[in-house]
This record gives sequence, C-alpha cells and structure tokens, in this order.
Amino acid sequence: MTLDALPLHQGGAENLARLLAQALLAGHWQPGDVFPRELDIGAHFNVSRNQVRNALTSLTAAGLLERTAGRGTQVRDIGDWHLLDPLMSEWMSGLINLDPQLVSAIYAFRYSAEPVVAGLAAQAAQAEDLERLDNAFMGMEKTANSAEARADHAEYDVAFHDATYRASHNLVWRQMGHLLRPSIMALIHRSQHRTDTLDDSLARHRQVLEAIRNRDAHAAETAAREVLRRTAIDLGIVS
Amino acid sequence: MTLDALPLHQGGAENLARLLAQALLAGHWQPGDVFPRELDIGAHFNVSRNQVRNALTSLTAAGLLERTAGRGTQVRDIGDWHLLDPLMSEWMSGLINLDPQLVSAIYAFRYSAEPVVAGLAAQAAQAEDLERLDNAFMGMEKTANSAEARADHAEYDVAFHDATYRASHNLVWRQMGHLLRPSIMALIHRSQHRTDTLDDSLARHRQVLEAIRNRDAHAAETAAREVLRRTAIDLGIVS
DNA sequence: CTTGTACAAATGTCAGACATTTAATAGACT
DNA sequence: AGTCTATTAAATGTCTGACATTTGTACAAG
Repeated sequence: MTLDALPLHQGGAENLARLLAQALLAGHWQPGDVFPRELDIGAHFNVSRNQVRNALTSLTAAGLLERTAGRGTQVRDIGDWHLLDPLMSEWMSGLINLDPQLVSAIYAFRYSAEPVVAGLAAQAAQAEDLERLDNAFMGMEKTANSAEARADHAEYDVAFHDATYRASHNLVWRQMGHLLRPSIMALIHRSQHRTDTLDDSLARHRQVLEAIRNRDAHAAETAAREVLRRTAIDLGIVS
Repeated sequence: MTLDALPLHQGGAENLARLLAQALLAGHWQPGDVFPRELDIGAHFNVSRNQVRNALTSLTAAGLLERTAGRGTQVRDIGDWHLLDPLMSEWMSGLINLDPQLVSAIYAFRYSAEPVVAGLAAQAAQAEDLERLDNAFMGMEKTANSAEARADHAEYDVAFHDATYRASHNLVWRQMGHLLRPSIMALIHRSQHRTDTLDDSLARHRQVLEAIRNRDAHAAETAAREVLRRTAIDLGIVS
C-alpha cells in the first residue's frame, strides 16, 4: 500500500493524523505491513517532519502502529488497537467504510452490553434523563419520513443511545456511551433504511423508552435486545 | 502548587509523563489551576523542552490538561478525564488511594458487566482460554494460605478476571478487561483478606471456571455475580 | 560456517530561532 | 472620565538542521 491513494491533506497536524488513521481503520494496510517512512510522508503531503512525527505519535498511542528506531514503522494487529481510546473514537466519526471485522465486534459488544445498560437505566433514570430520551425519540419520529432529514435522524438515534448510557448513572458506562458514539453512528450509516424497517425500528425504540419510564428493568433489557436485532437485520448480519 | 514536592525524575520521557500524571491523580493540583510552564518544568527536572512537550502531549490526550497558545496550561475538571484511556490505566497502576466515588462506580460497573462477560466466555472459550483460566485459578489456590504470597495472589486474581474478559473473544470486551486491570487490582488491595473469606472467594471463582468449562452460560453469569457479591462484602460495601 | 566490522537507513533527541495566540498595558481621542 | 486602539510581553506552536541511537545488511577474515 502506498500513499498515492489517499486524498490530499489540508489543514493542521490533527488532520494528517486523522487521514492516516482512517486509512488504517479502513483496512488499507494489513497487520505487519511496514508503514511509509517519516520523510516520505512529509514529502508526499508537503508538511514538515514535525507534523508527521506528531501525527505518528498519536497513531502509536492509539495502538495502531509500532515504531522502533532503525527498523521503521509497522502496522499492529487489530487485537492491539485501543478501540476505546478517545482519539480512535474521534477518527472513527465520519468514517463509513469500517473494517468488517470491527463492525461485527462492535455490534456483538453492543448486543451484550446495551440490554444491561437499559436495565440499569430503568432503575436509575431521573426526570432529566427521561426528558433527554423523550427529546431524542421525538426527533427520531419527526425525521423518519423525509429522505433529506436522514442525517438528522441518525443524530437523534445516536442521542437516544447516548441518553440511555447516561441514564445508567454510572461513570464507566457513561464514558463507554460517549466512546461508542461514532461507532453507533457508523453502524447506523451502514444500515439499510427503507420506510417499513424504519417504522419497525421506531416501534422497538419506543418500547425501550416506555420500559425505562415504567422502571421495568426486565422489559427494558428485552426491548433493547429487540432494537439491536433490528439493527442486525439492517446491517445484513442476519436476515 | 509548585514542582518542589515532586520526587526527582530519572529515566525517559515516559517517566516524566507518569510522574506528572500521578501528581495530578493524587490531587496535587485543583481543577482550573494553572500548570507550570514548559520551560520551568524543563529547568526543574533538567530535561529538554522536547521531553516536557512530549509528556504534556500525553497528559493533554488523556484529558488531564488543556493547553492554549498564549494563555498557558490549565488543569481540567475531573469529569473531563478520560478514565478509559490506556494511558490513564497505566498511570493508575500502583496508585492505591483511589477516590471512593471512583471505587464504587467501578464496582457497580463490574457487577453489571462481568456476569455478561462470563456468559459470553462460556459460549466462546477455547482450549487456550481454559488453560489460562486454569493456570490463574491454580495460582490463586497455591498462594491462598501464606501471608507473604499476598501480592502473588492478587496477581493471579487479576489474571483470572483478565482471562475471563479475553475468553469472550470480543475485541471490545477484551480491551475493557485490559483497561480495568489496575482498577481491579486496586479493589483487591482494598479488600479484607481473612482465611475464611479467602476460602469462600476461591470456591466462588471455582464455580465460574467450572461453568465456563461446561459451556453453561447461565451458570457462568450466576457464578460471576456471586464472586462480585463476595468482593462487595470484602470491600465493606455490604455486610 | 560463523563471527566481527563497517556502513546505511530509520527513528529519537536536541537546540535555537521564529510564528502565532492571548492577555495586559499604555496612550490617544472623544 | 471613558473607550477604543496600538504596542508589548508571555506563553504555546512550528520549523529547521544537526546529531544520537538503534537496527539490519553486506562483506571479509578466521
């Protein structure tokens, strides 16, 4: 893999890190591949070696690369990537073509975790949490039937899940929800959205909301599982 | 707060970052305080400005600091810290006096998450996973009855939980297990360890191991919950 | 065939100058 | 007196070139 396929970069050093990270996340390099040298990267994008080093430092901190003096830079195995690193989270936002292995791993995690979170939310939710969930759900309803509001619909969908994590009133789960934001967004963007599937998705979200409002932890778990089953169908993981 | 109270630093730039981070985690600076300038830090520790900048870059990435050109470096609010950042995890290891609020939040998270993880492990564990769990458990047994092997016992305990997360064969859960390592270690160190409670703890861990070996997801969930109930008692959260 | 040496290539580090951003200050005009 | 503007100082951000250190390789001596 060479740098030629990458789009031209413009802006600060953060953009360079983002650009390279997204190429890695999309699977343009295989684990074990040697990464281009600092000077080559700098020459290709016409930036100083400093900026290249700053960008590579970020990628290394996120576990994407391994650098050793004299040997060069290598792409690390996916298992070593720091998926929960906020940097990673930021880079994944806006990225549509995720590595399929990542997509299924993130989906599997959410399928196991979100029912628990919804259950906790049913026990711990307060008035302001319910308000957040309500707003997000109403936004989803409002934007369901127009094609041009699709981006807004995705935002409300993410906001709904974020509000669920937040309603658990646990610091760790709340961080998880924040970190998963872009992943959830990516999953939503990969989903097929026809009119009938959207109606079904809305109905399942509504059941989560109602269960949390009724403080019924068991029902919330079940409903959250149903939402994710719908997601699996839309993703093409199952039919 | 000045730098004078900090121990002298020796070694690479990583040590400097660790030193400053642990000072922050110990509460030596209050949120909103201005952090010393690059040149002052460099002069105090007798290192180049480059090393200081590298260290501060790490702390900024972890959400501990906020730096703006011209204004200086500020300590961010605790709510903005990236608790799940691998860097943070590394810096927390070795710190014993965790914030009580943090302890209970982490315990609550584990109580909700680990049963699910154990269930996944029962479904997905392979031969090598069982071997890791076996080794960790046998280590726990071997070090249970001697006071001087207490540190080793804690290591095996942590290894057991890490192996459980790993056996789930999910990339995200595996990362969680890795990130929770120092937190789990801190919880173990806070626990009371008398002989009878240790026997009870061992018995409950054994049931998790057996359930995973028998591929019984439901039993694994229940057993994991029992292990954490024991932990809660040892922590003094419940009696 | 092994070992040692020299060399090349890559990342790591340093020092200094300069750029940019921000806040404070002094001064001029109304 | 008050307010706007220009200047200055202080901090972080960036660039550049040189040098240090680590690693892999080629080659020759034993």
